[in-house]
Amino acid sequence: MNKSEIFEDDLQDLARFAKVISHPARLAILKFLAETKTCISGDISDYLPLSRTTVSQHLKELRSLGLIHGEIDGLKINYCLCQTSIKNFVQLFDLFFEPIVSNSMYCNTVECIIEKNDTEIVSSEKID
Amino acid sequence: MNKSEIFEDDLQDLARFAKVISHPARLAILKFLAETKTCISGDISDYLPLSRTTVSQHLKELRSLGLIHGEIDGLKINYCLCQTSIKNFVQLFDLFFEPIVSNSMYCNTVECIIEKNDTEIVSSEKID
DNA sequence: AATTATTGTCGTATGTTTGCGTCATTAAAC
DNA sequence: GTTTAATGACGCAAACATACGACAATAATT
Repeated sequence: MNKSEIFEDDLQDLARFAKVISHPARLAILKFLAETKTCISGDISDYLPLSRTTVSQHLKELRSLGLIHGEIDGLKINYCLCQTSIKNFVQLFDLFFEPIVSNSMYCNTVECIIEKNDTEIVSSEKID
Repeated sequence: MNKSEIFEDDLQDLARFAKVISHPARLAILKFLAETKTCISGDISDYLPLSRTTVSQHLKELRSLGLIHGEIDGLKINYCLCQTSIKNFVQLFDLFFEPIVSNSMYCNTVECIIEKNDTEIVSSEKID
């Protein structure tokens, strides 16, 4: 049923990255790791209102993409951001959206014309 | 069961954006719209190997975040990118990742040291 | 008026994600 | 050696995502 594989590799990679960062808890973990530089999983579950088990799973997903990694230090595991990997994915994101946001062409829908002229919305022909 | 609401608004917004772009089909639709400027949903389902129904649903999700919008033109609906909205979300993304990728500090894990020195991986202490 | 074309909605089946409690493993402390 | 602490793996239940066929609504064409 899953047709994800049939799309271009770049789209798949970006989609995978987006999926991993598509949960506020995982974003919060990345942010926390950016501040603390390194910490153990217990620090994260103390900081976030989530159980140890749940945090452990979120860490697993971040690890599976290579966004973070952990080094065993006795009983503890010190986690930290993998800057290289994050930079690569951010670049993938930028490469995808750069041509989209830098495109000065607008289509002819009422909303686009409104945005272009920065005036108020008056149309009732809008979908959603 | 869903604890997403308890996180900061910025994290929730970015997570919502990431979720919408976390499917290769939706990225492909954005890319296609960027190229065609405007098109109808049938053009997209002809272009992508997905049924009309599935494309219609993906369009609905893109619309629900405001990434695209459609204007009714008789029987047809012309879809186009909403540049303003996309730019806002891209900015949210950049604001989140800028402090992370520009951070020159590295933690003490073997991987980080390796990355810093750009040499080969030798450790067996790695997790995943 | 009947037909054709374009689209969204509904229902449904299957698969994935989220969140957590319980358990097993392993290292450290006593 | 026994206990304590930190963690991942397993299993489960509820919710959500994916994909599509069938149907309904509506505008255009004949």
